[in-house]
Amino acid sequence: MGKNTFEIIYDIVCQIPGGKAASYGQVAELAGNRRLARVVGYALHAIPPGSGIPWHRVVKKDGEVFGGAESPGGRRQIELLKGEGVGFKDGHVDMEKYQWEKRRF
DNA sequence: AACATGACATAAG
DNA sequence: CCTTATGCCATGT
Repeated sequence: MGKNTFEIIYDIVCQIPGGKAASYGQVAELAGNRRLARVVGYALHAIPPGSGIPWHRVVKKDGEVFGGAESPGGRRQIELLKGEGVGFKDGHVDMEKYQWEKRRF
């Protein structure tokens, strides 16, 4: 079965381990095209509730959460991430320490 | 089919 | 710090 772009994106997002965060661009690059960052955002937006996809582990390159730290969605995302042990700095994910780095064995 | 929009990234000014 | 412009894909109108 040929996977469409969304399927590939979801597959990658599901590989992000708890306690880590990946950027949209990073997911896009793993999906095969770094310019898919915007599509990644759209894909996450299209995720149906209760799908089990860890959408909260995807943030902007500089660690900013969906809608900003002060938005309702952003606060919820921050709460989820903090619950997994992700560290924050000035309302942003501390990407220096918590950005996901996919390992190749 | 055409056009606009969107949970982004990058380059340029 | 800001705004524009371009690239990519799926959706809505």
